[in-house]
Amino acid sequence: MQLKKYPHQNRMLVAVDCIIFGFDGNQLKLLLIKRGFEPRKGKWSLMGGFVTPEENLDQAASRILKQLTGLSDIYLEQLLAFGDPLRDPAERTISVAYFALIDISKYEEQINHEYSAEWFPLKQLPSLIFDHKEMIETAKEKLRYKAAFHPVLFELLPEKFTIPQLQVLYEDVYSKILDKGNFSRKILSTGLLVKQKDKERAGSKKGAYYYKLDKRKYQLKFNAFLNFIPNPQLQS
Amino acid sequence: MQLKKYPHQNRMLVAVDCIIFGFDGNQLKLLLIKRGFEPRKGKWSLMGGFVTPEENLDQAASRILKQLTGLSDIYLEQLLAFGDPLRDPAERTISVAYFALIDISKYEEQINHEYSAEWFPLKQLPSLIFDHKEMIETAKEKLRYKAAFHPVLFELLPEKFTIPQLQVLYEDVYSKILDKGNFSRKILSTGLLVKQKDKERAGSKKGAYYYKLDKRKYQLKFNAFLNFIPNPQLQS
DNA sequence: TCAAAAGTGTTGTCCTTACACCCATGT
DNA sequence: ACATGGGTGTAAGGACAACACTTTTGA
Repeated sequence: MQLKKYPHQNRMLVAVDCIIFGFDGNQLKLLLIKRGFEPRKGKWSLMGGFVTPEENLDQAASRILKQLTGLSDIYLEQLLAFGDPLRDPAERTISVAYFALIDISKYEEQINHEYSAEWFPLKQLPSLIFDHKEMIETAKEKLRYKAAFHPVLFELLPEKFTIPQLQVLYEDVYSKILDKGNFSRKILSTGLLVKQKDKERAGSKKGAYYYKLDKRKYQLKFNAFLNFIPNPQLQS
Repeated sequence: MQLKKYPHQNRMLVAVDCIIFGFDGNQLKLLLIKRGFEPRKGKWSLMGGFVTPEENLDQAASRILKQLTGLSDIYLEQLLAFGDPLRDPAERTISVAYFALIDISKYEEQINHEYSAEWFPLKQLPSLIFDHKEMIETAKEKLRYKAAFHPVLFELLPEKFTIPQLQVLYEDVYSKILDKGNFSRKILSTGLLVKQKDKERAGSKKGAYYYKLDKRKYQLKFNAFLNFIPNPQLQS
């Protein structure tokens, strides 16, 4: 037992919960698991776990993601700490929520699906334990906010993708039809994409060229303001 | 002692630290205090305290602000949770950082200055305990980010203010000279301000009209995108 | 040859910047 | 009267939304 230098203070559990977004080519989805322990065992839940004494919060989030999906090197960003005294009915627990963006096809490649996880369309989520619904709402807002100015959504796509595929993603995130001409010009004008020699053939007769991210420029411009969405009317 | 439902997990201290911004008419400042207890007693520190069993995180931040400044109804927003295992050398402590914007003149009105707090210009901060310097850097970035699109900076001004005063504030926040004509038009075009009958006389011979915030429109448009800064080049 | 989706061209509108200019007033 | 900062006018340039048009190719 560690020596307590602040003897009159209360100690609490600290957890991390991950809101994991994926995109299947048509719509945004969330990865949820059936909770493996009491309370609320068997109910749907975000992926989460307690922070251990040796790790910081980012490390806890990566570890949990790795344990439950098999994936590492995932886009992860701290969302918000949730600390209602009664959020976990069993015991006072602070949860630091993270949101993660993953390439859904990489996840499918993993054989490691022992954790009865399942993808749910964002618009058809099951009921969830604790305040996980609220966390998801906050994450959706933050994703919309961030993606309106920064090229985060590429994290959801495979290495090679077409501009029409990207457009479908943006249209789903913002529930808004975009003009294909203007969209394509805007995306290309960022200089972030490198055109490939080959085309994708399934989606149309003409076929659409594949593109890859220019990794260097992506790093460089990640925090610049790129204005992907015309007149964004976001919640917060 | 509460019954422990998750018997094998570690409990930690959870604190809240507040980054309190103020504006004295010329420059942005931060309110810091001399820490009142060990470890690091007597060193400069952000205002902080431990989260109690009954309160949530927002409530903890408000309570601490009230205790140490005497002020309530302050703009407060959660910034980020900091959780390095060694950030407090005495014992593992997660700290949830908040940033606060206050009208510095309201603070000066308070007689309640028993806590040896002091305003420091942002560019001349003393050395600080733990990871407080990092918290402040993160808060500065977030303030710049937020204020480029949302009218938060009004929280730093008194009820009545002039447009040139507001411009000095924006110029200090972004370390950037703005065109007075364009600035004034842009601010007025938001419809957020109500012109007063009287003028401020100290700053110039002509005098500048006072304005007040239209509270209703301010609430309404707080989350809209208003583009206060031309070509924002922000860090993140 | 036709349909369907990819991709390019074009135009008018609005926004913004830069900067010149006018205004009010204390000294 | 003149210097000083407040405030308005304006013209050039750029960005962008809307939408017409061309291209490619499978059926």
